Parts: sequence; structure tokens; C-alpha cells
Amino acid sequence: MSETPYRYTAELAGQIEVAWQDRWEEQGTFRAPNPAGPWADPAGVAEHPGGHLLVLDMFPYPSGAGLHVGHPLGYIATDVYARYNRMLGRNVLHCLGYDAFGLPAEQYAVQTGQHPRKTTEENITIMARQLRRLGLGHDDRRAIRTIDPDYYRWTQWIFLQIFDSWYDPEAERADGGTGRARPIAELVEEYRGGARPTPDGRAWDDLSHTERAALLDARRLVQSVEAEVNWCPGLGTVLANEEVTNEGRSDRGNYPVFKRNLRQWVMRITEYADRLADDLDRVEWPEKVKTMQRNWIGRSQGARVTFAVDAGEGAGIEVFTTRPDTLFGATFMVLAPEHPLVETLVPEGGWPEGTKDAWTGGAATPAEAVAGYRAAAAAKTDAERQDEGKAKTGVFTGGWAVNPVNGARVPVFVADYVLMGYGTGAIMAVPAQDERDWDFAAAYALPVVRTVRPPEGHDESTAYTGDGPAMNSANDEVSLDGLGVAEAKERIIGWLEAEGLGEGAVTYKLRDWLFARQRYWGEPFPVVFDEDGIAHGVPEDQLPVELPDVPDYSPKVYDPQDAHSEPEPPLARDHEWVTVELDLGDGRGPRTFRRDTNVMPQWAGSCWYYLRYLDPANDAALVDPENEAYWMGPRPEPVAGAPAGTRDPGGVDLYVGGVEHAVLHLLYARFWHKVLHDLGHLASGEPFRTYFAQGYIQAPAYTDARGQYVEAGEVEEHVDDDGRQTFTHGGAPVSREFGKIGKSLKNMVSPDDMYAAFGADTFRLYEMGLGPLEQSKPWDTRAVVGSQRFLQRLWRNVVDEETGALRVVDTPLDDATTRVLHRTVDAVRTDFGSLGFNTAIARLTELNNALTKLEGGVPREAAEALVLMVAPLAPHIAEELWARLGHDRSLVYQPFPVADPGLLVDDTVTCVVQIKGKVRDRIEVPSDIAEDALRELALARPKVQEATAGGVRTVIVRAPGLVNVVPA
RNA sequence: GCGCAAGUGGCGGAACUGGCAGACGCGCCAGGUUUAGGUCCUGGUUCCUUCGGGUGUGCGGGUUCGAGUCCCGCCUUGCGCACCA
Repeated sequence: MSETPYRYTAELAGQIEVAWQDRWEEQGTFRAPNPAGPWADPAGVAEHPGGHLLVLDMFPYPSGAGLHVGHPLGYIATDVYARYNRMLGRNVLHCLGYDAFGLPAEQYAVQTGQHPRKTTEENITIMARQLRRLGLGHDDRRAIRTIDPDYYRWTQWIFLQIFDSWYDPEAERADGGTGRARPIAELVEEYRGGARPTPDGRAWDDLSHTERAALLDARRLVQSVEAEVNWCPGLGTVLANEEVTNEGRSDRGNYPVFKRNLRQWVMRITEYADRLADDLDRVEWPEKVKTMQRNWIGRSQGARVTFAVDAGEGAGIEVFTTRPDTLFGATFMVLAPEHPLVETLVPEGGWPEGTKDAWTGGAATPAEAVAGYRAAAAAKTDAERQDEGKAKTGVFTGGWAVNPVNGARVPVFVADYVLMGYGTGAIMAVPAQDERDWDFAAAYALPVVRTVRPPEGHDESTAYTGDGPAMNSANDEVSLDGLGVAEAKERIIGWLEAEGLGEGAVTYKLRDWLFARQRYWGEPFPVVFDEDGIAHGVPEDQLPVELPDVPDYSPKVYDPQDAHSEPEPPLARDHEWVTVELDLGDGRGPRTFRRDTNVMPQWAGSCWYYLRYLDPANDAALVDPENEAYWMGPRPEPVAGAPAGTRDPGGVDLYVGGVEHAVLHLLYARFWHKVLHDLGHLASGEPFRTYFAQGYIQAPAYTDARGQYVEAGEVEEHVDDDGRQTFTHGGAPVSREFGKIGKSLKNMVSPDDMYAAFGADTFRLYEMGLGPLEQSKPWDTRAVVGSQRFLQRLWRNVVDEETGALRVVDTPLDDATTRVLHRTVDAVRTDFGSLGFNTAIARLTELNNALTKLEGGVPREAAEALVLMVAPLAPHIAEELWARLGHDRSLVYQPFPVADPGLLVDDTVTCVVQIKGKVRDRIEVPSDIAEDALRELALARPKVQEATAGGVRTVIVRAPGLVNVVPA
């Protein structure tokens, strides 16, 4: 029998933790009242005079491997923040659901031969157990799952809202801007009423069924387009641009991706490019993430200019340029190899007059040269094109164009440094002011005309891309000479527009969002096709379109290198499901349709889950508007750092998650949110007002002599004679590195092990105490014991380890401890409010240690305050101690301790006396000492006297803490 | 190549607007408790030192009475972008 049966061991911690988790669940402790909807509880809402707070974690994906110790970091942080805010009297909504559709689950299911629903649900069960054991204060009623028909019914509903919308760039918005999504029905009304003429002028009612559909489909925010897409044979599906890595491989699975022209569904996110870029000013996000989104959107301002072509009539080559001011320096043109005009430019027969040898690529005719170059370019992936470095290659097309500003004949080249996917796929080349064009000009002996005067000392063998006065830039009608870049741009655009040669223009790097996947495990499209191939949304009252339980859910995958394979969705194999009789409610009665066999990408479910959290049981709307306005509506004040005059867009109060979703999820969700806002479904204009990018926990991983990872748990550590650490695995030396926790580095550490060895509270405290939340930090299981010691001391300050009796005393706190207590309260409040949990823990540790050293037991006042302050971090032990201290209600809604400002300053402070900036002496002085008095006191000190024997040059006094004496 | 972060003890990290560098924790050292080990408790722990002090926040300069903090130039690491016209 142990002498300390009431010691706070991992075992006791476990008992306490599970008991409180049960109690919280039974009592619905963390259920946040809603103002409206099926769970309307206005009285409950009114009980929170402190207002409301919506705290959100990134939607977790239930992986088959279970959680590792890196996963809970953000969940713990938001839980601490949420619990702290509950104690401030706020109505806090915090919950967690599961993003459970998607590729990994499907891949896993295919591998194991089990249905993805089965494996997914098993994974959710495991993860839910692991998370529950952490003691997160989640509203358990709101744990939604994307794979549930009650959920994806609304995913499909949102899809239909977007499908049935068009973007009206002229429409005014409530926020004063122009451009917003409107229901397609309004477009129909405009056509029908004549407010908007049809392209050929016929009346709407005279158009055929298919003609009308074509007109509307061209305007919808979801469109089926024939476009160059990313085809991934290894996954058997097409992918969005955002899902393809820089190396031209799939984000998931790392398979090769090929460019293919295919007809596919896209969401017209490009219509929102400006707003997605501009509204970043209105949210509080890490600047890094805002920059990533801005780069991805890639907005650039410039002009479109048309160059007439020698050969054919009309057409001409349209280029986009950000430097229209340099038009006079355009000495040649370049088209992307895929550019459709290339063929029309190539003359029959041999090389035209003026062709230089370097331009021909050694071919006998332009046709041969161009065909050869295009074939070679087509055979390369984007990655291969880039791998070849910056060396410029290309061939002359044999065609000539005319520079519209000076009539100069300029040769037209094809070169793969111009990309078909950006701008118009054609450029005017201005070697003097563009490095790439300079390189090309140098390689192909093309002329260079400087049109911006470089500064003194500029290397004449390079392009000059900076600002400066224009030169060589005048014709009979317009002169830019002497103007700076900005003014020159403005003037030339004015002239181009007046002459009908071009116009100011904006282009974006952002492409429309390819939305369909030829896989099984996702939301089916709520779309059917009629006998004319026209797409119709499934009527709302017939949602959800349930994912059928097909016998063969494996996607048709191919050799990953087989670029010419074709996507084949698994749903297409279920002929019974594909063919359906429906009444669309359009007065034509039930008819036979063919279902769309694509499924939505994984992002679909995670684009709006935070909205469903607000009202998960609502079957009349995706969220009751009053609930959305309450939890997410705009706040009176804009976020910190927003430009003057900014209106708050609303959104989640705190969103915590990894930065890996900086462009994908965060951009898609903003897009959907804005569409729903435009259509009047949401009061908020942004989903995430404040986003905090957390760091990762890294764990040691070990490689053997061959560079292979070995199981980290089997590695032995040694210290050699020099005190250096060495590591061995099975006797053989291995080397250590730190990396992402997971199977591939064989360095998995499970929270389950931490629960067993220390308890959840210790684990929580350790993760929060490691360092700043935004930083990546190494995991060290051996150091966890420090957090356990803290809780053991806390426990011992309240409970006798031998008898289990209460140890606190009902004597008043001494003055010094009172001041320590109040200073701790003050510091901890500041730290909790700014997610500074590591420093909060340091302060609590100091207080705890101070109480430990008190003679004669810990006064109740201090013990209770400490328990309350520890509660957000280590809620179970805090609840247990609170109960043992005689309280019969949970401390979750207890007011957080308040510091008395009068107790934050001491009566006396230690003043530092410096001589020439070096600390030489200290004096105890009253904290309200006057400057002059302090100066006298300092100058009278023997050490100062000694140092200033030769006189005093100056004395700096910063009462009451510092005096710096500078001897002459 | 361009852009953005960050470099502080053996380790993770503290340090508000320039004002006692190293809070708190791990590890390590010493002492106490214990038959012993572990636990727990107390103290110590930048480096050098002739024990007076000197030195010290990636490197080199600068501003200042005073610099981890501000300025200039480098180095290293991490992240993002990378022919985007």
C-alpha cells in the first residue's frame, strides 16, 4: 500500500478526467444557446451579458492512423480560449465536426477492400474517442459530418444556389461597391421584359428551349466548359489548379498531372477575384497568408493592345501588357506554342525576306520549324518546361505584325516562355524594359530600343525595369517622352482607347475552380440532363440526391503516366441510378433524365461547415438568418489594422488552423460565403474575421546509415565523453532530425500514450506551455513531466496526499502573496486574451511555487483563484479541486478572477544604478519617489561617488526604476 | 533569382513603448528525505576569472547616457512565389 494514496498520479488524473467528461456530457455543460431556429433559447442567450464569441478549428479529416500529438495543439488552444471567455461571461460557441468525404478515405477503402463509409465511420469513432479524452469543451450537439445526407443536402443546396446565379458586374452592393451575384431568375426577367436584349434581338419567348438554356448557361456561376484541365490518371480524376503542386503532381498522392482538354464543371470564382483580393484588407489574418492569397489571385493592371497582322485580314494579335508605356520599344512579338493564331501566321513556302538564320531553328520552312517547335513543347509538361531553366527557345513563325504606335513591322515568334494560360497567350516583347524579352532578343539577334532612360551607372547589357523618364516614345499624335512610367501608362492608354487600338485592362492569375471529380466518395451533383443535354438543378424539395451504394466504388484509375486515358466516374456504372424520372416542377410533368455522375471535390463540404455549426438541426434553412447574424454578423468596429473607414465584414471571431490551407480552403470558403451573402442568405461578408495560423509540433526522427527511417520509439540515446548526444538503433548509429509527425518518418507519438502516462490535463498543459502557438516546436516526451509536476504541486497545495483531506486554510493572505496573486491575475488575463498561453503558464507556475513555499498551508482565497485560473488549461483537475473546495456547481461559468489595480504596484521597488550604462548598484526606493530625490540618492552612493570623482557629465533618471550616471 | 519571417544557455523558450538578458520548464550538478533507487523538497546552472571583475542575444559596422530591441551591410535557416508579360 502506497503511503500517498491520494497522490495526483496519471491513474488518478485519468479517473478524474473521465468522470468530469461524463458529467459535462450529462449536463450539457458546453451547449451554447442559439437565439433562433429549432434550438431557440433566447433566455439562455440573455444570460450572457458579455456578448457572444464564435471559436473555430479547422475542420478535421478523420485519418485512418488516428491522432498524433501534433493534431490537438490547435484544438487545445481554442479550447483554452473558449473556456477563458466563458468565464468572462460570454456566450461561446465551440464545437467540432468531421470532414469525411474525400480522396484519402476512398484510397484507403480501395486498398483494404472495404466500403469508404465503413472505414470513414470507424475512423470517426476512433478520433471522437481520442478527442473526448482530451476534455475539449465542445457543444456535442453540433458535431456534424459531411457524409451525412442531412448535411450534404445543404451542400447540394448551396451548389444549386450558385448554379442558379449569375454575376452582375453592374449591380450595386449594400457595402457601396458594384458587382454581385443575382438569382438567374432575375436574368430571365430582364430578358423576358426586354430590359436586356438577347444577342440577336429576338424576343425571349421566341427563343427555343435550347437557345434560352445556352444564353443562361453562359452566365451561370457554375458552368460546364470545354477547357484545359489537370488530368491525373493515377487518381482517375481531374483536379483543380490549387490541387496541383509546383512540380506538376497531385497534391494528394503525388501522381503526375497532365493538361487535357475536357468538358468539365467549373465554378466562376474569377468573377470574385477583385473582391477576394480587396476584402483581405478587412480581415485580421497573418500578413503572410494574405500575401499568398493575393499572389494566387495575381491581379495585374495594364492594357490590352491589338497588333495588326501582315497576312490575314481583320483578326490581329491581342496582347496583354502591364507596361503599355513601353509600346514604342516593342520590337517583336511572341505567341505561346498553343496559341490558336499561330497557324494563320505561318506563310506557305520558304522563309520570308528579312529572316535571320538564328530564327529558323534550322528548319527549311516556317511551317516545318513551327510544327517541330510546337510538337516539342506539347510533349513537355509544365514542370519539364521549367526544369530547362530560363534559357529562351523559340522559332520565327514567318509572320509579321505592325506595332500600332509607330507602324514598325515586327516579327512574330512562338516561344514557350509565353504561357497560353495567362493574359491572352501572346505578348509584345520589349527587350529594353523586360529581362525575359532581353534574353530572348539577345539569343535571336533582335533589336532593342530603350524607351525608359536608365539611371546613371545602369549596366547597358541588361534590361531596365525600373521607373524613369520615357524616351523614343512619340508619334505624330502622342508623345510620352519625359513622362514617368505611371503618367506614360495613363497617357498611352488614353490614346489607344481613343484610336480603338486597345484599352486599359486587368488580368488575374486566378483560374475558375474546376469543381467535378470522377470519384465515388463525395457529394453527388444535384444536376440532371434532359434529352437535349441541357442541365437542370434537382428541385430543392427533392434534395438530397443521395450517394448510391454501388457495388464497385473504385474509381477507374490508370497507369499514372498514361496521359491519354479518359476519366470514368464510378457513378456512371450504376445505370439504374443514372437514369431517373423526375418532375422538375416546370409544368412539363415527370420526364426521364440522366444524372450527372461527377461528385464534388473534398473542399465542398468544408466550404461552409462553420455555417452549419450555427444551426445543425435546422431543416428549413442551412442556418436560421437570426442565428447567423448573431454569431457571425458584422461587429461595430473593424479589426485591428484595417484601413481607415473600413466596415467590419463579420465572420468567425477566431479561426485557428495550419497554414497549409492558405489558398485552397480559405479561398474557396470565402468565395462561397460571398455568393451566399450576395444572394441575401448571410449577413456576414467574410467567413473568417480573424485567422490565426498555428505552428506544428515536430518530433525527432532517425535515419540509419542508408538514410532509411527507423522506428523512433526504438532508438536509444547516449551521451559521449564530450557531453554530446548520440543515438543508436539496434546497436547501429543513427542520426536525428526533426520533422512532421507521421507514419512516413516513423516518429508517431499518440495522445493515447500521453493520457496513459500523464493524463489529459498534463498533456494539455505541456502543449500549451511549449512556446508561442504560431511557432513550430519540437516534441519531447521526457519534458512532459514538468507539466505533471506543476499539477501535482497544485493538487498538493489543496489536497493532502496521504489522507485526501483538504489542506487549504481559512486564514487571510499575507501582503506579499496578495500582490503576487493579483499580478498573476493581471498577467494571465492579458496572456489568455492574446493566446499567449506559454507565458500564462509561466506566471501560474510562479504563483503555484510561491504558494507551495508558504508556511502553514495555502489560504483558501489564493487556492481558489489559482484553481480558477488554471481551469481553462487543465479543466479536469480544476473542476475536481473546485468541487473539493466545497463548490457544488461546475466552474465552467464561474467568473474569472479580477485583479485589484491597487495591488499591482509595490510600495517599494529596486532601483538600478548604472554607471555609463553598466549596473553598479541597487537601491530600495519608494515606488512614488520623485526624480530629484532619486537623483540625490543615487549620487550619494559610495560606488557612484568613487566613479564620479572627476565630475559628473550627465545623469539620466527614469524613476523609480533606473538611474544612469555618466562621469565626466 | 524575388519576397517574407526568424537566429538568445546543453534544449524548448521569456524580456511592454530602447532601461537589471536568460522568466517558466526540461536536462545537468550539489545537498536534504529515504536501507537504496525512484519520488518529493532545497539550492545552483552563459562563458572566462587572479573572485575585484570581465564577457555575452548569428557576423561586421553605426545611432544612443544606455541596444536582444532602432539603422546599414553580410551570413545562416525556414516559408512563400518562381518565365504571370
